[in-house]
Amino acid sequence: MSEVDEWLAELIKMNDDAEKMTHKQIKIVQAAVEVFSSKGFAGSSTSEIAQKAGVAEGTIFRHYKTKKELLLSIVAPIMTRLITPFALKDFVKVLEADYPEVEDFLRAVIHNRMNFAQKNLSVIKILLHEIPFHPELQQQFKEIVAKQVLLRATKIVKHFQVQGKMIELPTETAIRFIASSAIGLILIRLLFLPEADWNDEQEIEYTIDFIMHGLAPRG
Amino acid sequence: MSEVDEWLAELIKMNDDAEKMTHKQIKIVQAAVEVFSSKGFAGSSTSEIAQKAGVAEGTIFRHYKTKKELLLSIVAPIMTRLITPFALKDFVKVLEADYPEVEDFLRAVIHNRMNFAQKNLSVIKILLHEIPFHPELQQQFKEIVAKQVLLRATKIVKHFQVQGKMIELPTETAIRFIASSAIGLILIRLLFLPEADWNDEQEIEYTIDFIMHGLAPRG
Amino acid sequence: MSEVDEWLAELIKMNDDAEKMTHKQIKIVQAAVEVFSSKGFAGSSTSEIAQKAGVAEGTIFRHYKTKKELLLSIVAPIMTRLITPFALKDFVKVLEADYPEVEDFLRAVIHNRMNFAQKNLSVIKILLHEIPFHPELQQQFKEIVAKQVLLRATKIVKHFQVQGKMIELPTETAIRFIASSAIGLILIRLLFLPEADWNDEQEIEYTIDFIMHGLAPRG
Amino acid sequence: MSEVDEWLAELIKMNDDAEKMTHKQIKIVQAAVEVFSSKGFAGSSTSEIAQKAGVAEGTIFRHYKTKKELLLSIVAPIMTRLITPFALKDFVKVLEADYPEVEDFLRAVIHNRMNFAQKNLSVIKILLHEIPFHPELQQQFKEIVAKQVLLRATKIVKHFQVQGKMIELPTETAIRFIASSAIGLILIRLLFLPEADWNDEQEIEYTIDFIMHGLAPRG
DNA sequence: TATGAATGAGGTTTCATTCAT
DNA sequence: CATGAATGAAACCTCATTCAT
Repeated sequence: MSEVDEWLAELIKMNDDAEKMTHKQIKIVQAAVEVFSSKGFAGSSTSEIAQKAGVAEGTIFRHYKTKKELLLSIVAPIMTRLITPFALKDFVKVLEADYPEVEDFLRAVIHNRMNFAQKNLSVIKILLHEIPFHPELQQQFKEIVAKQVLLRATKIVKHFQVQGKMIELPTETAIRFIASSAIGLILIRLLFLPEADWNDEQEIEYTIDFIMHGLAPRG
Repeated sequence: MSEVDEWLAELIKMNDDAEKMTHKQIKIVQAAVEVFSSKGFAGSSTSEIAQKAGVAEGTIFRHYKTKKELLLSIVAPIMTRLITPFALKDFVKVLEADYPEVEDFLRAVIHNRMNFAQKNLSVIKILLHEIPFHPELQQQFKEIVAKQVLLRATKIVKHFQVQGKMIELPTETAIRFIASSAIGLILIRLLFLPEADWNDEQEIEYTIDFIMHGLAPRG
Repeated sequence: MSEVDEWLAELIKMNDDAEKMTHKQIKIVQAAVEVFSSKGFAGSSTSEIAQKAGVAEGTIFRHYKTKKELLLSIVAPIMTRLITPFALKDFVKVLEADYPEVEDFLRAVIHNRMNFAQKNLSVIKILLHEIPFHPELQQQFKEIVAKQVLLRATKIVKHFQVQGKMIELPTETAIRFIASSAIGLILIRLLFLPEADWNDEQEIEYTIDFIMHGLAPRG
Repeated sequence: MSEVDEWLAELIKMNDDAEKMTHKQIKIVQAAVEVFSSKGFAGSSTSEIAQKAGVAEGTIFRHYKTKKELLLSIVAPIMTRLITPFALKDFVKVLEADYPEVEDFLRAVIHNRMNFAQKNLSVIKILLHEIPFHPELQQQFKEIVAKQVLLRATKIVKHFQVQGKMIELPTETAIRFIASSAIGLILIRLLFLPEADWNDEQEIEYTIDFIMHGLAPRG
């Protein structure tokens, strides 16, 4: 598969700081992602995961107290990285006029997130499905979105509005338009029609153009 | 709950044509929707459904051979109605110039679908969650979208493009923009932030305006 | 099927004396025999019987208090007729020298029982399978065999032994030989190899000949 | 019980080659045979088996995927041993004139099979009852009987016929007589009248004598 | 650390039987 | 007499989790 297990490398690195992940543990996590993402968490059995990982069922529970802990150990870390860092550096750049134009900023963000989604597709699928059923995840999600994303996005939108480069809409509405268009592109591209042959660059440019005109100051 | 069980009335009417649904059967379907939509299909137990329906567990299986058949009996009918009829009458009206302007058409569609989604929220939730795990549903979904939606939407988009009222984008791309914006609105409004106090009319107008300018012929 | 439902005619006649069997009741009994004989009593469900009989499930229980009563109502009557009457008239004939030779008697009995078995095959199958699990049936079986069959058979065997036409073996042993040979023929013919093309007359003669020489007074 | 669990020893030995049977697994098989043979397969419940085995019900399904697999694991192996080996060594001996007389051969076979049946009584009961309901078993049975038994028996019968020691009957018919007489003895002795006090040696001799005279060349 | 047999609670499904219509 | 919806006990089976090795 072309999907690079970026999330796995990340996971290993993180745990590495604490205690090394054993070879078997890595196999378990890989198998779990495979099974969870194709059958859903509730529809998966630890025995199938164990089998696919080439590991005894007991071994799973040596590393994770419960099946749910296994899920969270996979899904929680990705959440931060899914939403947050879309602008760790970029964010600053915008305000510091490294991105003088809205579209340069959009281009950077969309490229970055599309890339990220591609590399973490199966874990993201799991996340999307499980969020509604796990209050912990919802909680975490809301906090991150609120504190990290909305806060920053608001600043950026207002920044451009003040410069007269964006229409004077309620900020949340403007963010909604940008997000729908960008996320819409990514979901259709990666989830719904991954088979179609896409000209990614082209579609991204169209999307940016659509957003730009949609949000251009009326005149 | 403020959600009106439109889907239930519809279900009863449909089955009525064949054989009357018993009172208990209706209770079962209601309970199933409640439980499925809050715990997911795989996470729900027939015993909980039975209990909530005030029915013996065996009764469920008199009416539905399997738990999955119960799911499909609920979810399959809504799918057609979710996607298809967004333009049964409207569609004709557009081409017959009852909607002389794009925005009139958009307004009608968005209102209609928002309304529909509101009245069928829990069943739609179930549908969204289960589609990835049930090939039958995927199949049905794809067929309906391809044959009913894309076909019609394409005609409409081209219709407006020919009239010079819409930018010359690839049709799929144009449809993607409209769909993302409209569906984005509906999902955020009903699923993600149902608590917030919304001025629906206002947001719909913003959204139409956004789409209109995003797709306006470039001058 | 070539199997004539002799047992059914008999059943109807018997019940007729008491209360008429309704049309539906007859269908139930027919269906029950079909299902019981192909899946065994415990492996059959009243719902399958009802369906095959074209009758509501409740109807079965209107006529038979329990599933087991349905079984017994079918199987008990046949038992008497399976074992007993092999010599009601013939028996007398033997002793009254209507059958001057052993072999004439054997020929009559084997023909008669083979015929009977053929006409009641499926009910006999049921009987054979269920006897071990139903003490009532065992009881009935033992009584009939002891009182009707052994008693008479003993008399006949001794009759021929006294005449010097049969070897002086313990009577039970002699009866065992006759029974094994005759029953062996019938079972193989009807149960194990019903497909093979048999020359029944020929095989019966062989069998009689085998018994006759096996039991001939040693000289 | 006086019945020695020869079949169990055999089962354990067989499975041992692959993977050791656990203590609990042995208890399960023992309990299953007990329950199956007294209530029939369909009439037995896994919960009763578990209870009698002193094991959790789930444990049964760790070792056998289904109740039926448990049945087959018990019954299939005995079938081969029930029918086949009645003449593995004896067969050769006959043709090599170690058994110069028919009766010596018969004596050996009957003794051997009676012994075998006695040691495997309950499993044989199960086998007899379940064969009609399980096509796999029928299939296996027919193959073994056809390839192993009939083939050899035919050779032996012809061998003696050529020597002028046996009447010129169709081979199948001759085999049928021998089989009915021998199997008749064994079934009555062990299944129908196990309580009676038998002089086994005596009855076997009678039986051999009966067969010998029944099949003696007519003269 | 890793195993996999064992558990028992709970899941889905079947089924004989009852009862209102 | 006949129906078939409803029942609830019990059937078969699954599964997360524990624990002795």
